Amino acid sequence: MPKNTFFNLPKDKINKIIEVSIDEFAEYSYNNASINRIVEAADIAKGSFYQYFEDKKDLYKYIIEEAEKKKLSYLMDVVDKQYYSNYFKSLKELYLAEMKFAMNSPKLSIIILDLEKSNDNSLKREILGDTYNVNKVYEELLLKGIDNRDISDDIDIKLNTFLLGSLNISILEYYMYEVNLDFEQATKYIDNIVELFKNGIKDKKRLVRNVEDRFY
Amino acid sequence: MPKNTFFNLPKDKINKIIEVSIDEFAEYSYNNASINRIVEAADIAKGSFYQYFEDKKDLYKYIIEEAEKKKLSYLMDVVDKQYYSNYFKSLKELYLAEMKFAMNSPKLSIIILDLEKSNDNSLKREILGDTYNVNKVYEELLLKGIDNRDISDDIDIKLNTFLLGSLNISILEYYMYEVNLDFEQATKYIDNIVELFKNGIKDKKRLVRNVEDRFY
Amino acid sequence: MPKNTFFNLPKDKINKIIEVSIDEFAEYSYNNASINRIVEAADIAKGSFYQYFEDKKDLYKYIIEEAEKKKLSYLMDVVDKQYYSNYFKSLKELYLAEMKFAMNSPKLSIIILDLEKSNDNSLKREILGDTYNVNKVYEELLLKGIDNRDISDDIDIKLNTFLLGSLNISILEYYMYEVNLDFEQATKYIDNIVELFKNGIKDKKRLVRNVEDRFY
Amino acid sequence: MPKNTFFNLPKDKINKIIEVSIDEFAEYSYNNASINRIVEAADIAKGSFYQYFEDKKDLYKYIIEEAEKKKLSYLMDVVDKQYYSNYFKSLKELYLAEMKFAMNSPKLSIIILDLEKSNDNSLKREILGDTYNVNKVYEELLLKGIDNRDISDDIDIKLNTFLLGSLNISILEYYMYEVNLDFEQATKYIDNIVELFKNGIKDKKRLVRNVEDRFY
DNA sequence: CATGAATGAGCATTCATTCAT
DNA sequence: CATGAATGAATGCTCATTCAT
Repeated sequence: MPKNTFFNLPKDKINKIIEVSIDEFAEYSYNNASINRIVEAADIAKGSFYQYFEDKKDLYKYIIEEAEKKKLSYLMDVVDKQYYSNYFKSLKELYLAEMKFAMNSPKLSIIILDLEKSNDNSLKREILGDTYNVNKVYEELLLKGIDNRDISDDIDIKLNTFLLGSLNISILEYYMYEVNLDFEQATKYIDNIVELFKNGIKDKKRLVRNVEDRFY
Repeated sequence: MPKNTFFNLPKDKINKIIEVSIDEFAEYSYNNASINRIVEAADIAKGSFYQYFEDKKDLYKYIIEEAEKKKLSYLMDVVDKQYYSNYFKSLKELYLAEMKFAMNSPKLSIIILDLEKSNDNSLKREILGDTYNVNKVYEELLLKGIDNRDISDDIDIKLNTFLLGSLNISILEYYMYEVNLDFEQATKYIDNIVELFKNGIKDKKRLVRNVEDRFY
Repeated sequence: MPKNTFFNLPKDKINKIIEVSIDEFAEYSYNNASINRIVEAADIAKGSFYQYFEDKKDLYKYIIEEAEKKKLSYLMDVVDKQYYSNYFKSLKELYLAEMKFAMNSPKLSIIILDLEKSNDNSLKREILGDTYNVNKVYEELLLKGIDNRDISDDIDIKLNTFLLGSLNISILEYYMYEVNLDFEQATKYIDNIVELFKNGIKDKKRLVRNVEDRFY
Repeated sequence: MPKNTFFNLPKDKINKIIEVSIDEFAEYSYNNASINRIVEAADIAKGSFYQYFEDKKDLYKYIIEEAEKKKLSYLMDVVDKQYYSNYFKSLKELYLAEMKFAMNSPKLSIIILDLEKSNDNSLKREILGDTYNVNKVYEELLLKGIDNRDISDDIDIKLNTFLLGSLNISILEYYMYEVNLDFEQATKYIDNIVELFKNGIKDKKRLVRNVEDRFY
């Protein structure tokens, strides 16, 4: 947690520091982010930084937490406001919420993605251990889906939660880096993915053609 | 490309340099890999390094290319040797081939994954732009599957290629970091994923319960 | 000297500052003691510190002086209360008094030892120049011992005073760092040392063996 | 150990670095010595320093080892060349040898003293653990003295070894800091101390005056 | 073609002290 | 008189790259 000295700063200064830090962590990852660049861009003395924050990790943790809070608020809007009727409908809405978050706060989204993709597991555990894990939301939804018999009960829950999370990340990355989707395209996009999850991509119109196919 | 001086070296030396570099890039990522450590471990002079390679990136590129070649050889074994009978069967075999690669060359696998997950897009473009992209294999298979009517022809090809690649990465990561699968478990694992791709996870045993569900 | 603002503080605060400073100077030496840590532990504002004390050295001086006063009080107890009968008896009692001080106020003892062992002579002169020197006690005793003909009058007074002080320090260090003496053992210890001072370690039982020995 | 890069340097450069380092460690202690100052004074690049030495401690260790070697050579001259006839004679010569060392290499002498007086026991163990301990020489001599019946056999060996070492340090310090002795004075000085060790300072001319004195 | 010394900017972090409020 | 933000030089150490021999 940042020290009180940080929170006691004038709002302008607080915001500038946060903004600059977000820029830095979004452009570089945790390891390669530079306190030197941050203090220079934020126009504060090097010593001041360490009066606001314990160390680099302290700042990073704070940024991650704020980002996760914001992201979670997008998801909770969906979870809270909605009457659950069907797993796939909810899933679609969650994905859309995430995409909205990524559209509105692309840098925060990148920072979170960065950490999630990181190989530094001790860092991940230290940072993400604290925050309420977003993955929980997906797991809970999956369980509800099974309860409701929307989803086949012979699936591997752990595996599917992992896949949902992975796809989630993939979707966001696809969105953020590879194409410049507008919201409409993104929606279509998500429809496709949820449809994949629901029914697969097997051509159901055609008949089984040969014996071998029965096994696949 | 490494300079000729590199390729003219005795094979022992070449191999040692490659081996040491693989170790370094697998343990640290591109940014944090240290030429200092590499030359020390490879027991070559600092100056020699820069007579073999243009710079750090040159070496990295070379390692990545060799890794991709090796990985591709695993995939091409499947593609070439096999009589195509069914998309999902082939997909499963590709995934298995990748997993074999990861089992036999875990460090190369990690290095490739690392780059694929990287946010440094200019780096990615520079490095991966050159190599024959592994993703092509998946795209070609997908097209064959549609031709063969194994797969519904109304899917978004680009999107699904991307998803296949993403899941591919996820699977490998799950395999490499999160659990200690043996080959048998891995196979079951892949079965699950391909089944997901094929039929989705919707509970097909139950009847439609309410009107709304018809839309999802 | 601390400023008046310091002495006007409520006693609780004064004591806390002193206590915290003693902890700091005992754990780190003067150079490595940190005002940052002190103000944090003492729960006072950084600025306040500099309203109580001129600077770091001012605080240090104060702590040293208080420590020396306390140590001196242990010695003066011996000197005052006691009827002088014999040099070696008094010496032993002084050493014991010092050890009592070290037992009761180990941190103060360490701080004093630290300064005495320091190489920063300008610091030593600046700090110890002011205080009434504990060594004086030993010197006065030595003179009394010569007057009383307990001690041979052909010894070098300055040298022996210095040696007494050095041994004094050594004893305390041996006591504080190297072994965990209880008081009884410490007493035996001191007996040995005083005996050394009194009669030396020459084997008096044996006869002179050869001519050369006469000269040593 | 310094790296080969260091020993391969031209002698001039090696000597300058050593000289500068000795100056630094003699003026400041290990903790407060500054690599920045050293590289500046030695006129080498910061990066070069770390190509010569592993780190600050590596340099320090090297300096200490060289200093101990030199000091030991003074002592071994005495031990080797001399026919042992009497403990106190040998002791005197050892003290004189140390003083010669201190006169010829005052800075090295200070550096060694500094470490010996340090409270950082883990540092001491790490650094001094390697070198042949000079104290051994004193202990061996003491044992020889007892064997030879020069010294009373009822003394506490461990304690006396410690005292000999302490006095040794004290003498050197006295010599180095407090007065400017010439060699002649120093010799007299040592005579006094050895005499103290031999016979103590009790006035042997006078008769026991009272009962109490019998016990002291 | 091999060598390895030289370089200086860069890193995160700590420090004692000042000063406006 | 209390406060605590501001300061910038200092710390030990690592880095990729250059270049003279």
